[in-house]
Amino acid sequence: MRGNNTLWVPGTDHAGIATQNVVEKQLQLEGATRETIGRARFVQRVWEWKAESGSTIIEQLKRLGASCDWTRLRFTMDEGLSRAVREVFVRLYQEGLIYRGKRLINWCPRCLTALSDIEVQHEDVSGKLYYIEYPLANDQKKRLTIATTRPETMLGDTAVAVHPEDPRYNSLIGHRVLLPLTRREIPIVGDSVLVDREFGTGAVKITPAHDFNDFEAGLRHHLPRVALFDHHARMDPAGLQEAQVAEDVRQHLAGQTTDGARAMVVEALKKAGLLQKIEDHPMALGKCYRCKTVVEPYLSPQWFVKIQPLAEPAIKAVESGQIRMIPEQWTNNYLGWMREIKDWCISRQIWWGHQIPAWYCKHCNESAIVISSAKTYTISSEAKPLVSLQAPTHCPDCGQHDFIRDPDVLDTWFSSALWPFSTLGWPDDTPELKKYYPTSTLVTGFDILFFWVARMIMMGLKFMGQIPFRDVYIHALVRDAEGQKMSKSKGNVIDPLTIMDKYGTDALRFTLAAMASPGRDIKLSEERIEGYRNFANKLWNAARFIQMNLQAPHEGGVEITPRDAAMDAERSVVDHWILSRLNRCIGEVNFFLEAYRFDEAANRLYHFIWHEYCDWYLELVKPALFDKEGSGAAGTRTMLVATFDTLLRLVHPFMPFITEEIWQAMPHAGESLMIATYPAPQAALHNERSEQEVESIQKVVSTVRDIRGVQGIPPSRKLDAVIDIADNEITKHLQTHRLLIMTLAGLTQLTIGKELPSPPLAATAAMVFSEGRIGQLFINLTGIIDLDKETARINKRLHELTVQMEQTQKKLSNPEFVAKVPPDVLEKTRAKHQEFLLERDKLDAQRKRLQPGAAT
RNA sequence: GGGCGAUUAGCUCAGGGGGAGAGCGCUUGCUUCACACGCAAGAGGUCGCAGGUUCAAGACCUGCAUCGCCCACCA
Repeated sequence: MRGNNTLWVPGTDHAGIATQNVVEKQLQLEGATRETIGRARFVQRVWEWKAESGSTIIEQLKRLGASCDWTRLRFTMDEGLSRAVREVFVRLYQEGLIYRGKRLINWCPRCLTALSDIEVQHEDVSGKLYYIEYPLANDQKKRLTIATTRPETMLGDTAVAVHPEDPRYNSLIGHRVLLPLTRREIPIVGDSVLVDREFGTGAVKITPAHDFNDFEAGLRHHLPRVALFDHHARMDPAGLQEAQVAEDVRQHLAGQTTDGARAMVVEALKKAGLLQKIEDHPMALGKCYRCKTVVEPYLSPQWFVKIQPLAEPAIKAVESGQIRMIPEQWTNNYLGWMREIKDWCISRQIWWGHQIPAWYCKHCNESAIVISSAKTYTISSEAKPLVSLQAPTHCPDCGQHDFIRDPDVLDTWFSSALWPFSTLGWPDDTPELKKYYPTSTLVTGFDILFFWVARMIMMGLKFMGQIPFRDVYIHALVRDAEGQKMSKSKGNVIDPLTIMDKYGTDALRFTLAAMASPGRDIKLSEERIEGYRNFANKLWNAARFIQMNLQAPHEGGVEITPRDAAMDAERSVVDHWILSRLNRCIGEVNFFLEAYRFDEAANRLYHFIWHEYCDWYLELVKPALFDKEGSGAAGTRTMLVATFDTLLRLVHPFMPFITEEIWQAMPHAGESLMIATYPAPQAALHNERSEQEVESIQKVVSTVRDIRGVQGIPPSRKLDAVIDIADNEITKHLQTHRLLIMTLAGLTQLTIGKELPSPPLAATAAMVFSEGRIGQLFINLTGIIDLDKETARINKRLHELTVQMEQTQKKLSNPEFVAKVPPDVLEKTRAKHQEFLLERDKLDAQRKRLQPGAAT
């Protein structure tokens, strides 16, 4: 599990994500700032983690070719991945696709870092909407009322916007208003993008330094940006001065938090008679995912990737079908997001990650570098960076040697984006790169479709010149049994380790596969897992049964080959039947796996193994197996081992542990099931005739069991039966397998023939064999029969038949149906109707015989 | 506000034009020699509502209701 609820498939992770997640998770950096986290604590947590998981972060990183310098609280991966990251950064910078600029970003004033979209969690709150009156500059009695949820930012307004087609206001465009509490006049502009005429008063303040939309609007109208808050989100005296805030207000505001400032501004506006009203206004507030502090849009120098030139080829790759999203519905999400993509802020002010390969000459940038303490410094947007793979030796401008490195690190998704090729040795032209790029399938969760998948596509196309993968399989999200999103704060996370302890890893894995219907989330319920635990047990017991019936520990072959004449003669009907059925199952499972329908594949396997292989095959095989004198035992044992071996291979991807365990204990060829060939269907194994033949056996056995069940006859009570059927072929089948049927159905006597028994025996049933052939079964229940129960059973079936016949009759008597329906459907409907008729007649006749006095 | 999905048996869910399905749960009967984490039989559903297309709709179309998710935003 990763994040809140995404199932993380092992093997798709990479160093960048592992680093961030492991470190963040283990350190529980709840609100900790760079300054407060000590090395001791860090190292301690690393070792705690080792105790839990058996390997350390260091070991993991070393495996990935990294080296760590713990003393600096910042690790760099000098080989491998880090080299690729620097290479990409430098190339993009040289092409002008990476730039450093002062722009508005989401900022956590507690962690003191830029946050990506995924790191901002929105929370519904009950906010207020404040209506503030701005006096017109040329006539202060006239006022323009705006509505805002953040009155404290009004001091940084640099314009007011109205809709250019709004007759209420558009004559005011070009006029100016006095910004209350300040000595500034600001213009009224017309902006159809920003302004929603229906909202509030239809007039809106523009604060480019504290709101994303306003920032954009500010660019459109060339407005100045007045920043009021510092990086702690406190009122900055310099900002207040720049905003020309009235002296008395300014003194109180300096150093205030946003909340404190809000109260003061509202109070001051009230006093000035400029606060019209306050309304309740539910809204969503962005919070830092780590420390839950309210996120502040903050104007600061950051690094950005100019994304448009990278996005266009990535859009085409998906539009043209070069890259396929599965399920397809995600394609639109991807395209929609990509078409409206915004420049990507890649700098972070945290202390782990890949440090940005940029340096500043201290001499040339003296005024731009602000040293605030021994360890922290900020570099303003005016500074001129030197971007290169290695630290520069001298400044190209002044020739001096004193540099300071950009303290920022890269967004973890920056290195993640390079994963498809950086892990294979890029920028070197390695054999691995040649062999594994592009790869076939990426398995991932939709919540990182944009953060990761889209960026891998962009970077792959940019630096490798071709797509990184062909298929993107987007798996389901796991929810709890109530359908709630799993979340650490809610405490409803189902810990996979607990589940695995209780039910087994295979059971959990199989459950997830079986429930992974495309486009739907998974509500994980323990009952379902328990069901598949039972399935694992079933598999185990089937193996036990086979093993204990082998004569030598390694008896039996494992290869199923298409029949040749010699083999054909040796194989029994049951052999041919199970091979045919198994082959069918293999075909279906393969088909569904190729279509990414893991749920269907898992369900087919479950049903086949439990309800055909175990319920029927293992039972059908017993008479031959236990008949030590008979000739069929050895062949049957061979078939058991061969078919079960194939089944284990089929199930192995769904239940790797138990299948490997069983496989090793059975006669087998090869080292491990993991590397054994996966079964493929073989057309020659298909055997329609034997499938029909065994179906006849099953039909008779089921019918006897049916009567037993309804009459409540225990299995220990043996019965006599007579089958009446006017079909030579089926009669022949049944004759051949007479003993088998008797065993399975618990009969002492079975007569097969066309002759009705005389006197008629009490319990009967009609049996419909394949292709509409019908027979009748009589069971001697003298002294056992409950006439009422038997009549009720027949009546129930008669009722079902009547309902079904009404339906077919209605269709067949509809001229339009007969005229328009496809011939095969018409034929099928007619045949079905005939079947119903026959069965009804047989049952009807029998019901009459059951009437008191009818039987002799 | 835009988009997506869901609504089918008591529960969890498959099924996407031609006789309503699975697992779990429930009822009944089984100390059947692989398995009671089992075997056999069974009960249980006008497939959210209303229209439409069709010879035929649980399935396709339109609208509505309820629930959920994603994106944007709520000045």
